[in-house]
Parts: sequence; C-alpha cells; structure tokens
Amino acid sequence: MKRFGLSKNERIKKKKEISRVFNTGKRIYTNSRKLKAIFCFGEDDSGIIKIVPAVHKKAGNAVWRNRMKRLLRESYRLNKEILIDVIEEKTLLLMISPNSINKKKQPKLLLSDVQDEVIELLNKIKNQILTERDKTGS
RNA sequence: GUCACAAGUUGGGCAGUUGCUACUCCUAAGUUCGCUUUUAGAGUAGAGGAAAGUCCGAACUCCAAAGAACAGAGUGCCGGGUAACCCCCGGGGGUUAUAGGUGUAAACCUAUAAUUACGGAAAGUGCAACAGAAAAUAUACUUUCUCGCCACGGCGGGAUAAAGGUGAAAUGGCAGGGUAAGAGCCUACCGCUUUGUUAGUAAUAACAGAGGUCCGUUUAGGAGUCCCGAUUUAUCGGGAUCAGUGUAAACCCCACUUGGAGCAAGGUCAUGUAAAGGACUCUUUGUAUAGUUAUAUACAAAGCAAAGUUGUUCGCUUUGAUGGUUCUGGGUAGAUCGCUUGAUUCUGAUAGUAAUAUCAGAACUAGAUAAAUAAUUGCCAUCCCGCUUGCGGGAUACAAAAUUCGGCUUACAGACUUGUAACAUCA
RNA sequence: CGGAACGUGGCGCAGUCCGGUAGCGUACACGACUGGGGGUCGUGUGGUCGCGGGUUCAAAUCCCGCCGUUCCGA
Repeated sequence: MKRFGLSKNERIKKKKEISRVFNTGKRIYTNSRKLKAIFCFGEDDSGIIKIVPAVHKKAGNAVWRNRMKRLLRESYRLNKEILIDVIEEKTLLLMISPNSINKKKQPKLLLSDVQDEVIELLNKIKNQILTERDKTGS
C-alpha cells in the first residue's frame, strides 16, 4: 500500500458493503457539525481501510457535490496514516459525508477547511477504536 | 474614441510535484500453459457550449411478423433543405410602431423596424358576464317625418333605421345627390365577393370585367341582369345577384403524419426465476385399429378456452397432459459485449440568395459504472480594492459526460470580430 | 435514464374539465352572552391564484416556456 495513494481496493465498491456501513456502523460528528463519518469493521480480515465519500443530493448542484467528494477523498488520502497502525489485520469500512454544510452556506470549498475537519474525524475514530479494544481486552 | 443594441467566435495560458481512470509497453509472482490475478514502473489520452432542462426528431435494440379499421395523439400560408422533425432557410400575407407623401377628415400609399401556432366561422353545435331598446332569428328606447282626433298638450295609425346613448363587438366606410324625413335608394372613391388575363414552381400580386335591381306577407317563390356548360340557335341546366359579429390555444370539419417500449433496450457467460408442496387445465364430428358392447388409442377437421399482439375490434401466432398456467415457498453475485470510426471533426474548392449539398486532402478526439478527469506551488493574463505608483490583498461566469447523433429552450463573467444608432473630437 | 402528479389568505383544501362573483374550514382582530375563563354567536382583516409570455373583449381556468415540491419504475 502506497503511503499517499488511493487505489481501487481502498474504496468501497459494492452495494452490500454500503448497506452494512449504513445499518451497523457508528456515527461520529465533528465539533462544528459540518462533517459526519460512519464506520464499522468488515467481515473478512485484509488489513485495508475502505472508504467512500457520500454527498446528499440536496446539498448542491452536480459541480458542488463533485468537488466536495474530491476534497474529502483528497483529505483522507493525505492523512490516512493516522488510522493505518490502529486497524491491525481487520478491514475498516468508512463513509464520510457532509452534514450541515451545503452550497448555500458555503459556495466556495477549499482544501484547507475540509482537511482540518477530516483530521479531527480520523483522530476521534482512532480514539474510539482504541478504547473499545481496551474494554474487550480487559 | 466612448457608450448602447444585434449577430458571430471564444469560454484563461505555461511549467513543476503528488494522486485517479483507460489503453499500450514492461517487471515479478501464480497457472489447468488458453491465460488469469497481483506488484513495481514508463509512455499517451482524459468534460461542455450549453455536457443542463428532457421539449421534439432520428439511429440502434426487443416485442413471431409489423397487418387493417376505428378511437386517441400530433402537425397546419407557400416553396426548398434534411436521415428525420413541433427544426432550419427563403418567399408571401396579417398585425404593430416610426418617418415621408396624398387627403377637410376618415383613411390610403411608400419606406424602415419589430412581430406573427398563419387551413376552415358560407357543414353543424356551443359560448358572448355587466351595461344596453336590441348580442346573432335581429330589433325599435330616445329621436326624425307624416296623417287623424281633441280639452293644444298629448293620444292613436303609418314611414324610417340616418343621429343619440351602452358595450370588447350594433349587420361595410366616407362624400355628394336624393327625400316629407331617411336609407346602397342612386353615384364617385375605398373595401368585400367572384370571373378572366398576366407574372410566379406555389402562397400570392397586378390589371381588366361583373355584382348593391324589381314584384311578393320583404318568407316561399317569380321576373330581370351577368357568368359557365350543353345543344335542336332559342331553348334547357347550373351558379352569382354586397357581406352570414367574434371565438376553432371551445367542440368540431378538412388535409397530412402516427404500432409499443426503451441501453435499467437487448445478447453471451455465471447463478437458486431452484428444490418441495397446493390448485386449475377441452368439446364435437369423421376415419382407421383393438374390442361382443361400453369404450380406448391414433390421425384429421371444426369449434372452444388460455396466453401474446401494451386503447378497442378484426386478423394473426402459440399452447391444450413426461407439458402449461398460477399460488405458497425460498434470495443471490455479478461479469462481459452493446461502448464509441461516426448522418464524425478540420481545411480548401465548387453549386446555391440561403439553409445545405458534392468533391478533394488530412485527423482519430473521454468511455467511467457507489461512477476517473483532482490537489497544490510558481510565473503571466483580465477585473476589483487599498495605498507606499509598483507593490500588497482578493476575485476569474454558467455549469460537469453516462448508448449515440440533429435541433429547440433555458443559464452565462470576461475577451475578440463585424454591423447599426447616438455623442465628442479632428480633417 | 424513463414516467406521473401538484403549486390558490398564516395553515389545510374547493373552484380549473365546460373562461366573466376568488370561496370553505381553521387561525387572527373586534363585539355580544358570562362575575372571569372556556365555549357559542355575530362582524371584520388577510390572496402578485408559483414565475414569464401568448390566444381572447375578458385567463386561477385555454396554449407555450421556465421555477419549485413530491411520488413511481431495476
């Protein structure tokens, strides 16, 4: 796995996995409530993190939604080493999507704004996974 | 030169780093030696003029074949273009505005510009609020004129449809003659209807001719005049003889077009539309064979039933017992082709007023599928703000492929080109 | 990608087919009944009929184009 890469294997492609994340995943919000994340562990163990960005249709037009998705993917790509050590041999399914943010509130999107929010999300997920592991271990 | 409008073109540029998708090459691992999967790497390519809205038209695919009639839907001046069109180009008519001319005026003519869903209202039906006497068969409120009567102001009979008022709209307009008063009652001009000639492929235009008559309860009908046709050449038949208001984006009539569904079409491979259980599932006639008969089997014909033909009917097709239809039951996984070389793009020439067509040369330009085309840095370009006047900061539209084309509609910062109008300056 | 419906006072809906007065319930304001509240009765306010064009004498209604909302189809 490349350090800053994001190949096909590292993305959620199947409908089954999407519905698994939606139904059984845990939801985490940023402090500003701009973004939210849903995550859960997959069935098989491969040591890979799979992500998918999801933008609601009401958030904006096609150009805005496309840019939002690309910025989310880019932010994750640059900061994914936060979670690599944590997952060990399991498969982590992760969905990132904007919550309260939309085109009317913020017509122009910048990478710096989105990246800070994503880093905050990833750290929260890391902490939660670590605490759960301690509980099960003890 | 500034600004406005219209039409057309364009839709920021160059370089570096990281990442994504497709293809080609290549590296290593695996292999049933067909290849497949994966890893590292190199090269090339990677959103639009509207990709949008999904409003029309096609290509392509399936419905056995794509048949008929009706219904429904659509189109609607004429000609051309096109694979096709509710599209485009050209022409004609109408409407509106401006300018000029004629005229007392109404109005007409000419030019320019804009606009136009523009077949039929004389096949029939419906509707026309309020106001007004009367709203589609016309009618007669106030007037106007006249005759008769008397208490001299009205009453009654008659003529008329010009004027008044209402309305969106009042049964051609205007002027003169005429009259008791009036009226196409008569005349000129305009309009309208119709016939012919000329021009034009045609819509249509120009010119020429005819048409407003009389009797009748102003109904039916008859006479006269004009036109067309036929012949026995003076008769017969047909038509016209001045509007019968508007509305067909009301029903409708006429002409033309139209089968339905759509790449989630559809093909191939894989797989659980499975396994299991329940229900329903022909009749008659003829012939042949077996049989004592009842009947059974096979074949043929006719009918019947079910399903399909995506509104109905006809017609057609399939099926009617190792099969079919339907219900219960039970749930998985998708891959690949279609998929980009095409009514293609660019350049030039020729034909045409133009849309467009033909010919020649060159080019290959996304093909994703929870869905790639991104992030960032530097320099430049354009605009805005600030002041240190050449620096700093900010901004650069509308909007992103999803089978593919041709149009339409809508959104759009800036730049460039051409044309028109106004203003300023110079000659 | 394909198909369908809706938009009318603050809210929920009629009226649109077949053109001419915009109406109903609720809410709001005022008054009456009551010692007061609730309730009932009466009166009143409040609508660019989603937006823009067209047809017509006249458009919420007919036609065309946009905008928004909702639903359906593997």
